[in-house]
Amino acid sequence: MTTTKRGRPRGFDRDTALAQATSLFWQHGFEGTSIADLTSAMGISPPSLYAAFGDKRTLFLEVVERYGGTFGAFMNKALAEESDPRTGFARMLDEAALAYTDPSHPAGCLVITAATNYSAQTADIERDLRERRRANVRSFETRLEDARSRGSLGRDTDTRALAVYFAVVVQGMSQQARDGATARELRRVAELAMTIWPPSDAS
Amino acid sequence: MTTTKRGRPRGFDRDTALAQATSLFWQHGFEGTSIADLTSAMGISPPSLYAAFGDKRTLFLEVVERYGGTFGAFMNKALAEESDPRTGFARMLDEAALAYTDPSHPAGCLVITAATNYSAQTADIERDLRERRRANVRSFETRLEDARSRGSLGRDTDTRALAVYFAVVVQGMSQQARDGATARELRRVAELAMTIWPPSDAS
DNA sequence: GACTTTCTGTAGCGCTGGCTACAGAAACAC
DNA sequence: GTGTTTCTGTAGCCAGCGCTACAGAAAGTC
Repeated sequence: MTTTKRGRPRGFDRDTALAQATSLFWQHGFEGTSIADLTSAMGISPPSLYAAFGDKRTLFLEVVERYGGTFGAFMNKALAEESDPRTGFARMLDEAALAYTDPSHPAGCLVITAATNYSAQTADIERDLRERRRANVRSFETRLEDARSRGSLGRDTDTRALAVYFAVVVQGMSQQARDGATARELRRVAELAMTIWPPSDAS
Repeated sequence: MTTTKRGRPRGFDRDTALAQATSLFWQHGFEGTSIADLTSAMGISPPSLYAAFGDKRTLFLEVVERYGGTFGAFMNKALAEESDPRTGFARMLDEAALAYTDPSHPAGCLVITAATNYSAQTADIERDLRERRRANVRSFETRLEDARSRGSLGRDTDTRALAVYFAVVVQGMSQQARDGATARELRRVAELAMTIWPPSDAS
């Protein structure tokens, strides 16, 4: 009882079209990318885009969601997979240095850069991305608090300040990558940034 | 022989209009700010704006120039005024924490945020700001090399990596300030960030 | 006063933005 | 085949963009 899909089939691959949209939004941001830019890159016409993805906002949100599951997944992965928190944060920064300068896609992080210049009409898009960044800082803090409770960080460690510090380093690395910093430079920065790690509470 | 100015005098103050333009571009970026936004905030009509400032690009460049001489001047000032380089960079980061969260103007740094989302038409604006940021990194590096040659930094110090690190911290602090980080949090981050300072070459 | 110069708002230019009405094309069901 | 469903491109809507032609207003010059 397999119900075959009716009607004329789609003439393009939805996933590759989504990937092309990701690339454009990543490079130029939400407002800097027009529907004409998108349809041109996808090789389709506006009605096909709207039928497949809804409007520009919905498409963008789907792009962000996809990004979080692929390119942006390395952060939480590094923190979750490493049992030692110091090793986890070190790995996260080092992988960020590589990811943000990977020549196979635009530089930096989409969530950080795609909606920094927002007009009144796109304030909601900006708010969405900012909320994602704030959630990231909170997940840093949670990981650090967990480390403190397990004794691998001193009992009086300012986990909030540490979490904001790591967010600062990650976001700054994204910016520097967009400004042309090399993978080599950013890996050195990642290494340097880790030397602030406080000594464990040995008392 | 004082030649008085002929014609109808300007009905608004050019400097305060420039300040209002600065505020808008600072908040929403170059593309996120329209001529209508500007004329509305200034309380004038388009022809007055164009007569006084040229086109939108020229106005923006004048805003950036003014910004560099006022809000953005604290960085080079801190590095130049402090004879000890460590004290200079520490002061720069601490003052950045305060400046970027000052409630009397938009959060973060205009040069860092005003043109991150650029379309093809505004690529030259983006290039201008990026060049300013790169010049900043170079001035960090120059200051660090100077410190090394004077012996206050070890002879094998990687001044390039240090310079990029400080740029990362400054740009990351700007982003975090825009995301809602407080002055208190960022000052702790500034303090934390300085603990990477390498020991001086005592050999 | 008449004349010149400069600033002023109204109104609107050309263009591009996001988005869609419409009719044709290509698949399935029967 | 006919009918139904879904995707397709053309062509164009309307709103907003940066920018300006124009005529009137307000100052100095003589």
